[in-house]
Amino acid sequence: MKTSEKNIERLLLYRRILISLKNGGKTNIYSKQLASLADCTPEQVRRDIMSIGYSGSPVHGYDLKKLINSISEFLDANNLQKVALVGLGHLGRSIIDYFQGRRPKLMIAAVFDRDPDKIDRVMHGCRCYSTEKILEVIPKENINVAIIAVPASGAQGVADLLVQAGIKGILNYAPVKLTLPPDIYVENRDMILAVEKVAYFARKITTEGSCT
Amino acid sequence: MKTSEKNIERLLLYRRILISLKNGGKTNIYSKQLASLADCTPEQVRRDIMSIGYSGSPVHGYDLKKLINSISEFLDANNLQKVALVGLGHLGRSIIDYFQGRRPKLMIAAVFDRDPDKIDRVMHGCRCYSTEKILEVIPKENINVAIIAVPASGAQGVADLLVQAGIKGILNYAPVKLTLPPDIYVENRDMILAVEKVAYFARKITTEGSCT
DNA sequence: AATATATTGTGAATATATTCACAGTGTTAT
DNA sequence: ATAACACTGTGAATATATTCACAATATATT
Ligand SMILES: NC(=O)c1ccc[n+]([C@@H]2O[C@H](COP(=O)([O-])OP(=O)(O)OC[C@H]3O[C@@H](n4cnc5c(N)ncnc54)[C@H](O)[C@@H]3O)[C@@H](O)[C@H]2O)c1
Ligand SMILES: NC(=O)c1ccc[n+]([C@@H]2O[C@H](COP(=O)([O-])OP(=O)(O)OC[C@H]3O[C@@H](n4cnc5c(N)ncnc54)[C@H](O)[C@@H]3O)[C@@H](O)[C@H]2O)c1
Repeated sequence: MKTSEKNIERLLLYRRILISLKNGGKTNIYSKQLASLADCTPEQVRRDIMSIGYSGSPVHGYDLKKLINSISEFLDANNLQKVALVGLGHLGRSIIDYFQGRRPKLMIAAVFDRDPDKIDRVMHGCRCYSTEKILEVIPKENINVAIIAVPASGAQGVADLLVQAGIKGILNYAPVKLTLPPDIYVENRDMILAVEKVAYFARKITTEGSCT
Repeated sequence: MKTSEKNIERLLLYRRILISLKNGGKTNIYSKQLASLADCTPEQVRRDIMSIGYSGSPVHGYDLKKLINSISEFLDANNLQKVALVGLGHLGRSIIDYFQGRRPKLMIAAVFDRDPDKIDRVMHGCRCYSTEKILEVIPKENINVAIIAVPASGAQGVADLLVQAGIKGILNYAPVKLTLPPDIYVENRDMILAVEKVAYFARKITTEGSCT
């Protein structure tokens, strides 16, 4: 089966839910239960799990530990995958605080900012470099993913540099549409658009009734 | 036509692109150009625009000003729509900084935190209340949208309170799946899942070639 | 005035995603 | 043993989203 973007998103969510259930002492789960926790249908859960080649038992459902392992095998890199963060403002700091150490196979390995006050500071074990070092550090550290957390005005320039340095995936928090080569994967996390979207649906619910 | 979540997302993006083009002095645009800026197809652009009841001319394409107005009429509230923010940490502060004043019809009207040091402080014209005031302030101010920017451990409790206070749409930045009544619209912006997703596709590109 | 051109708007075709429906399976209760 | 049960895995049906393909339109050109 071809795994689409949505499949991947759901698998990532399942894994998070499953890990937390496992930590709570649970050992197995049924598609129906997982579906209810992940806000989707049992059929979707079963198909998604099928798509990664794992299968459960009609009697015990899915073994939590094995399923988590299968999902991880499918989604994660074999070795540690390194991530760069650009922009060490409020958002950047929050990202480091909450991301670092949470996922065993992912690590923020370098931080960049252009503010001289921030350069050479060390946070959560990673040093902040000048953005001028992007072309040097990223290939050296073998980083292929980057998070952009600089103001909108600087984002395109930063993105161009990152691509030039060999980055293949970008998580962009700046509220601009980046223009990049088609072989770069970009995920936009535009806060303003997100609030607008929620506001739209909240309004529909308020004035009309139910919704998505 | 029925407007789906994706239609709304694209319309919001078009509007942002169109506003910035208009500020640059442009007066009209063709579906092809907008599609290329929004990373979609011209047919999608035309259908989306059709769906809100606007139409362009086969010769001049779409009039920027009129199109922006039509989209806004479709997407925005008639009056100011008020938003609450819960959690005034790094992320919360960044959200206020970058959101407030950006959209004419949306405004963060109240901020809540449980840290006594933050309560009663005023930022960008909005006062920080104790979370205990949620049930009082939200109905009084007629707020129907909320942004959650507290740590994962507190998010579900905060969400329950918000729903009780009458909130209909939640933008959740905490990395937990919230369990809420089905008539509440929830948009999750989980940073960890987002990085994992980008890392997955970046890896696919790196090892295989092209991608989504 | 006729022709060529570029674009919109949209029905129809296609592709993708989701849901339905049920056979196959091991377990438990009788 | 056998029947009843609750679940998985999955082909088929359905629903949704996207793309194709082209008539209709207004202008520019000759
Ligand atoms: N999508 C979201 O969820 C979300 C939430 C909050 C903020 N944001 C966005 O994230 C961005 C950063 O927000 P913030 O609150 O951290 O801002 P901030 O002003 O606190 O920090 C920005 C940082 O980027 C650095 N910087 C600026 N230009 C740079 C450049 N060209 N190269 C390298 N570094 C540069 C600055 O020195 C500063 O350290 C903004 O665009 C904001 O809109 C997004
Ligand atoms: N999705 C994203 O893009 C993204 C990015 C960064 C951080 N985050 C998440 O956002 C959350 C906040 O991050 P941060 O860096 O601002 O954290 P922070 O520790 O700087 O701030 C958290 C704030 O919430 C307040 N708080 C804690 N519990 C509360 C409660 N029960 N009720 C009300 N207020 C409470 C604290 O007093 C503090 O002011 C975390 O869950 C983090 O994982 C998400």
